[in-house]
Amino acid sequence: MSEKRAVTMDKLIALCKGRGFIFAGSEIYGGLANTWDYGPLGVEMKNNIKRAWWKKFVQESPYNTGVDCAILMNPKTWEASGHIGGFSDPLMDCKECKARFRADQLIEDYAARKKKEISLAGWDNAKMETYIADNKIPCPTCGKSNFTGVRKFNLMFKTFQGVTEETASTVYLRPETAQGIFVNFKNLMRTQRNKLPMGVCQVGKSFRNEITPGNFIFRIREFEQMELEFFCKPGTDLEWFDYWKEFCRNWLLGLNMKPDNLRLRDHAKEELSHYSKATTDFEYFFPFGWGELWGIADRTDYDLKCHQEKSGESMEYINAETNERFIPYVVEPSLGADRAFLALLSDAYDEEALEGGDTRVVLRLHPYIAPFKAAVLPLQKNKLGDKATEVYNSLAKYFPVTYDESASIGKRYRRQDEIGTPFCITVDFDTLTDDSVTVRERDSMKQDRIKLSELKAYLDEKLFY
RNA sequence: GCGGAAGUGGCUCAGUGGUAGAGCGUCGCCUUGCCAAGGCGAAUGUCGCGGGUCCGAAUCCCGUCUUCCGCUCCA
Repeated sequence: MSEKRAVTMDKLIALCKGRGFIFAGSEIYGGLANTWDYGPLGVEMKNNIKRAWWKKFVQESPYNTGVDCAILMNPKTWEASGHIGGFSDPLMDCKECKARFRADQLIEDYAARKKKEISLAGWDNAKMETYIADNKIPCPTCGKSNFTGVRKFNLMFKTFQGVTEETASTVYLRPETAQGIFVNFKNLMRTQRNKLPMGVCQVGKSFRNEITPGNFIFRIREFEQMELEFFCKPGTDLEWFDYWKEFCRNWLLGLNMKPDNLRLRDHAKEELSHYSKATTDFEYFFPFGWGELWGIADRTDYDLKCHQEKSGESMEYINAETNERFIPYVVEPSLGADRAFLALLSDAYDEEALEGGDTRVVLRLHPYIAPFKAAVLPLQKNKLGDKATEVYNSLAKYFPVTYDESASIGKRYRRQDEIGTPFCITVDFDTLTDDSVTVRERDSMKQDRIKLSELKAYLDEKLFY
């Protein structure tokens, strides 16, 4: 990880824009900050990542099933989950030096320095403002004590349901996919025949009005999550916590992520979010530095309990054999699809020095997530185009394939290297007589002569995940 | 929101008062035929937007918009 990597954010963004992975949002109108559109290659790759996740977490898992819940939910959901109360930061700016702080943080730090016991639970803005003013809590940056009032910055996007913009019709775009699963807990238990442990997976968009977005698609306000809520018996939660930690790690390594670019970090008590008893972050070494990729949290029975209280519906699980009753604990590995995309793309980016001073840009993507699995290239356009089209058509039925007949063969190889296509299939004059093609492998640049009748099977084996 | 930088063809930029250029890329033809060869040709810009100064503005002035980089965010 300390070795110098060829990849930088600038290079990645340029590649993404230039080759059709990701475009800046609303570009013709001057853009809209921190919005990004996935292009033809990007959507393939992102879908592949989501599919790879679904395959391991749902399809191959004996415990897990999937759902796809609504983005708009009854606002009571967010009252119950604590997002309306707790998911906003009370911010204040220092009028002297313009630095910005969280009011609660200022007070807690101050209290800690003065060795005072203080609990901010239930404090409103006015109370915090008064406390800060009364105690002349200084600005950590400039030392003066001259702050603006507290402004609550709720991280949820608000919108209106129906045509009238009345308070009664206010709804929120979900800030996490998890709640869709919690509110369906009873439905899920019933239809999945009441067995614990049980995991429920969901892939979908979430929205957070982040104060400081940035770093390309690392922190965006509209993002896609891949979450698992794993329900288990209280007391077994830590075992499962470890189980999923290992499972997640293996998933990433299975997609060829370099182990050195990945590290685990346990949260200290103070930084735990309002719902969590324990959290471990998977951090990836992005081109801009270490950043969170995957958060695994022990949410305990917090969510189900809150929904039980708010809705009046029992969230208890009843073990039919033993008649035991309890509210399950939840272990939640939550992964950002866009972050996974960025991590895997960064990880795959490579520049290879060739003889003659040339460099070859190669995306060493795992074949499963590569946008195209193969490129069909006729060595000569006029006489081999038809045969190559045949080959293309025969493969396109099974997986995404691309076709390129312009410029020299070497140039076409490099185009494919740059977008991570694992295999190039060259149709040459011999193909017309021996029904074989040359298959060139991206990473090794090795070539195999393969019979057309065996081509699909040959590729399938290598594309397997 | 605050501070700083920048906006000229798809990309990187040149052009500092006389009416827009290069390289790369893209496309076509020829050539080549297994790792970015070469030749010929072509397309693409009301120079972010609005106003002002001037005979004349990409260039000077004012305004505005947008983007990028930094400031406790956690997928």
